[in-house]
Formats: sequence, C-alpha cells, structure tokens
Amino acid sequence: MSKMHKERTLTKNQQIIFDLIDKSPEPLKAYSILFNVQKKGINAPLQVYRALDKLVEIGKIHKIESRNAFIACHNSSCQVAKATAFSICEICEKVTEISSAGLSKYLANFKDKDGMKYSKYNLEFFGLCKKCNTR
Amino acid sequence: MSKMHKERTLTKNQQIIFDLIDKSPEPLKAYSILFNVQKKGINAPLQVYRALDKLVEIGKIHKIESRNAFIACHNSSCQVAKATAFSICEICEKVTEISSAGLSKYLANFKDKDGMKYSKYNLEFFGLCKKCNTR
DNA sequence: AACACTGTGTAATAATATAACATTAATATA
DNA sequence: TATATTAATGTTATATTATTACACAGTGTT
Repeated sequence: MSKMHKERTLTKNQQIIFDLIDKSPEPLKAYSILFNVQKKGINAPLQVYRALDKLVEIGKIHKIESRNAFIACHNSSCQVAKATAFSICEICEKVTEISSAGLSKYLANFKDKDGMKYSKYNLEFFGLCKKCNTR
Repeated sequence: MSKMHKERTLTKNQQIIFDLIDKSPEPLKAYSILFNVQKKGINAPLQVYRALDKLVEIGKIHKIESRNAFIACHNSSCQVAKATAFSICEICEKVTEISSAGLSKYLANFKDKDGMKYSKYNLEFFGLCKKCNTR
C-alpha cells in the first residue's frame, strides 16, 4: 500500500455531526446542528462544538467565519484547514468552496511588506451567484 | 475644490466609537467598546452595534471576522469595506491590515471556475508576527 | 403640515460559544 | 496484563456576541 492520506476514524459524535454537515447543501450553524442531532443522543452545545472543533482541525469541515456556519470540505487537496477560499452569494447565501490552483498558489506564496509568509489563510468572496445574478 | 473623497460627518455615537477604535493598537470587541464608552453616555449594546454597522458600511473600520473584533481602516485606498486583507498573529493576536497593490489587483480580478467575479472579499492570513516568530 | 429618512434610547431576548468538573473510552507502553 | 496517558464524552452553568421590538427626536423634503 502506498503512502496515502491517513483516513482518520471519526468518533461517534464526530461522525454523526460530519454526516449531517456533509449531506447539507448549505452551511449549517452550530445550534441548527444541535437541534438536528438531538434524536441521536447529542444533547448539549458543547458536544457539538467539540466535534466541530475537531472536524475543522482535521480538515473535514470548514468554518465560514462571516456566517458562523460550517460546511464539509469538498476540496480533495485540503486535508488540513490551512488554506480555504469560498464564494458567498449575498442574496441566496449559497456558499461554494473555491478550488483554484492559481489562487492557492498565489496566496500560499504571498509575502507581506516585511517579507513575512503566513501558514494559513481564509478568504471569503462576496457577490451574486449565477442564479441570483440573472434574476 | 477638486473631486475628492466626500468626508462623511459622523454622528455623535459614531464619532465616539470610531475614536476609540482608531486609537486602539489592537482590534476591539463590541462589548469591550461598550464598557469603554459608558462614561460617554452610550449605555446599550445596540447603540454600539448600530455605530459599528455604519462605520463598517462606510469603510472607516473593518470587522475581523475570525475574531469578532473591529479595527480602524488604515488603508487610504479603501473608502468602502469591499476589499480587505489582514494578517493575524496566532500567538499575540496582533492584527495588521495588508495593503498590497499586487494582492488587491489579483483578488479584484479573480474569477471562479464559472468565470464569476465577485464584488467584495475578505482575506485573513494567520501565522506568527515578526516578534513572535523570533522568540 | 405631512411624509420619509436617519439616528437615538431602552428593555428584552436570541444566538453563539466556553468554563468547569466528573466520567469513560481508546491508545500506548512498561 | 497492568497501568499510565491521552482523547473523547456527558452535564450544568455561564459567558459572549448580536438582534428584535418599540417609542421618539432631528432633518430635509413636498
């Protein structure tokens, strides 16, 4: 077997919460997640936040900071949450993860005035999605 | 008089809150602002949030989304909050607004897979600042 | 005057997130 | 196997961030 990505086994709570986010067509908020998993035995905000923290840490989901919401990672190249870019529609709130080799290369190599490089970034673009743009 | 940037006159609350943020060496959170301006007659969260919203809207301050904090704009070229970039030190939490013509040009012209351009963006870089990096 | 618009003041509450503590499960390694 | 260690869980309480709803004041129209 070749040296491939180590698939971490999720714990029960992590799996429940990841499944929910992964199936969702839109970013989910922590308390909306909570309400949706209460039937599965997850009762408290902290249980949700702990799973979310870990899932973000291992790159299975991303947090959309401007919306306080979470989305599954659909970018096979980002095993860790260190370089994220999204487009956000200001009308319908549709969020899409951007995977552009050019963009990620540009940002990963970006240096500030002092020549400083950074280990992580998060970029959120805002505008109108195709559908909302032509309405 | 030439066609220069129209300096909007801030209202009393807006001015009080802008002054506080503008003098601060670090991003300020809404409730920390509230505590600091109570002696000036601003008593309620909503008064703070309303001023913050307006100040963000007219580009006098920016919100650091990942920190829920507000910083004065020190980038003369951004009269409106439509294209922002920051570096954030993960140790000391120092936040600096990045003004790079190259970066802003690259991002302003960025098109996604569908050729879609976006009207706004917010970019947050994370890493260690110079000081923390050499400690 | 009547209207629209923007901002203010206040109280109440909603939404987001963490602290603190006790317990249990999983992993590692002696 | 025992035991030490780390990671995850469960629960209660609480802190932090942000908005809703309503009454009113100032300013500039028409």
